[in-house]
Amino acid sequence: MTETPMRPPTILDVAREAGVSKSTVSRVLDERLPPSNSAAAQRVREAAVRLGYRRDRFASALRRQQTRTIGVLVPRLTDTVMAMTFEQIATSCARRGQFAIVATTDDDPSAEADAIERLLDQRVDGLVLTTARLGDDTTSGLRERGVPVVLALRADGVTPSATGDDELGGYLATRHLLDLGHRRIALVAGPSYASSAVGRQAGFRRALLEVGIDDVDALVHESAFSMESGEEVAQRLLAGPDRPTAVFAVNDNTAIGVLAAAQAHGLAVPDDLSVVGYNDVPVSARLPRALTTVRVPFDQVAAAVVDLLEEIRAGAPARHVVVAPTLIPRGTTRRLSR
Amino acid sequence: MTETPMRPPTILDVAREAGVSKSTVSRVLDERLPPSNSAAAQRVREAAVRLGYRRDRFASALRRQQTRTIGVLVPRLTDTVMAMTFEQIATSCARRGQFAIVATTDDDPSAEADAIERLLDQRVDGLVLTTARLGDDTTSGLRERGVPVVLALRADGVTPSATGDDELGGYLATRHLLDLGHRRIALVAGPSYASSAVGRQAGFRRALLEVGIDDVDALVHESAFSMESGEEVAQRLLAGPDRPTAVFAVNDNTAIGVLAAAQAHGLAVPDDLSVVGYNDVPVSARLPRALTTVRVPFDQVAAAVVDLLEEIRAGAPARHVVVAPTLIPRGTTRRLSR
DNA sequence: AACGTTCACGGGAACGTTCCCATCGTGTGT
DNA sequence: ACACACGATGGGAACGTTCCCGTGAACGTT
Repeated sequence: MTETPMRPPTILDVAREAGVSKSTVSRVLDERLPPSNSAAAQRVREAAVRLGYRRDRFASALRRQQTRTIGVLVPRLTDTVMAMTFEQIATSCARRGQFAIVATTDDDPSAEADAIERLLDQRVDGLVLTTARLGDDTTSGLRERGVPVVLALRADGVTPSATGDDELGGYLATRHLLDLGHRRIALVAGPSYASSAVGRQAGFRRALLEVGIDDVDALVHESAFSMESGEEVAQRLLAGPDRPTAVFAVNDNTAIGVLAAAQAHGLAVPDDLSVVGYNDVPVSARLPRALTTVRVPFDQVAAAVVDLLEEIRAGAPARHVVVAPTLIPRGTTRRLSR
Repeated sequence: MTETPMRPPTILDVAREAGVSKSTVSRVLDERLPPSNSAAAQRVREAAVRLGYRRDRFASALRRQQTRTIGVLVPRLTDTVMAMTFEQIATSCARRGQFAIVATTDDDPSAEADAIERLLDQRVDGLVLTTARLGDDTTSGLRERGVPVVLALRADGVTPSATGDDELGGYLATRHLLDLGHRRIALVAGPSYASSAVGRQAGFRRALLEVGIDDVDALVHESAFSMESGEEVAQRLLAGPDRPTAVFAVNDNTAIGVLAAAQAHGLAVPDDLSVVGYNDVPVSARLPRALTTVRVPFDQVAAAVVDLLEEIRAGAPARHVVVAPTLIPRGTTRRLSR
């Protein structure tokens, strides 16, 4: 009946219960030390579970000067790619006894600066950025402040990073369309500040060059990463002369925008137009016409990111992890009928 | 050149700089006290900004026994509704000087228990659950442990909660279809353990009763919340005799599944079948045929949730906040042609 | 002028953990 | 049997903050 708030047990309670000193408890329960099997250690472990002891991570962080928490910066979580990436990072962290927290930037530089400060206020052990822009100095500023930083999904060539092989993915997507007989293939290219978009474009160009198409510039159309942008670019694209028979979009979002534009132009997909996306977000498989796309193993990216952060905190040199994507052929691509 | 790690300034540095004691600095910088304008307070504030002082929230939490952090539990962040809700909660928290952390359950009870423990390990001041199931005892267990809990998007009638008015939303959606002349309207109802689904069904039934349709049971088809489930249910629904001319789906995901099934049956939307979803997730407006749906003001839900948590921590009685949704008519509904 | 009240301030203990260091017991080699 | 090393253990300081409490100054009241 009495609402006893009853404080959670501390290390001292465990020490008393096990008949040892708090120092011994601390040592036995220190996950970084090799586990001891002495009689005292056994008793400590038993006492800890018996009392339901959990270490107070605030006291621990205060003393250790590390929080076992990493901060993840994403433009927005409503972007499924970002949600998947963060979920996987959180899972990787959990496996290693760490914790991941997230903040959003909404693609706004000042909101990004705010978000970074909020994460640093949480005294994170390191930062994962998915928002890196080529030619941006955010990461160098953080490095100067001594904050361990790793990039995910995008790279800048300097900061340690874990990315998909965008060049390969772009190549695979384009090759797929070429193999189906397409030759007039447009690229909805994404923004030039993102290394991912740049990489996919490089793969696109390599594939076209392989079949002897070298006048590629006219096929490349810069865009943002959003559905809106994909639709808008495709509107122009499909209206022009020499309408392409296939489109490779920088990601599934823009691909969905392209599909909307095709619909608006009365073009049937894939009969009149083939479309390939990128990332294989869950909705892509469930569209009225399932989207052909490129799958990126986000779990591997996430695992690498957490590893890298630990590495550089240990003083290791920058390393760039690149994981291979796979083409997932589905309903929006078809052999060119002539 | 020398990589000076240089510890961040502490309250003692500020005290020295301002020529006062650490106690005074602590008091001046305590955001809960009425701000003082004494000369000493001025000097402290200046010194704090001059040194770039930021309070160490771990030391602070250790002493105060509260972290100004709340934990949010969601099934998955790749569900855009959950991503939106969490983003809004995080924003509300930031406005109040708090911080929101998230963990996912993947709809698995044991993963849910894990996730709750992980959040509690972070010593959160309270928990927001979006995963409440009718007849589940997770919340009562937490209450007994003295953990402040608030429900978001779903209610259980007991725990404080902030939800959309699902009954009203269900009514609006159904009313819209009725006004367009539809009478054979199927409901892809969602799962019976979720109060949101139950509420929307209640609104559905009220609207139908208003026009004298009282044999409603045959129109109601239980489902999950996923696209897969929507497609599967609609497959059966559209194959049967007395095919409905309209479908109200419990959320946008299932509505997208319904669209896929309609496509598979060769039914044109909205010419042969009208479809209404729920939540207005971003993709809905961008589908080849933009989805008619019901918009929920997630920002208000999020703000209420943070308020409620503060209230009940202050000992206030449980309160249930309900915010009104709006119908967004778009391209997937049309007057019934006869 | 003496008194009580209010207020700003500072000293120091406390929050729960980690870690340095000293101590002690055990085993090893000679 | 003795010196020595080594591993396990405990005492206590430290991490940076908050908060209790004591002190003294300023002010108003009689």
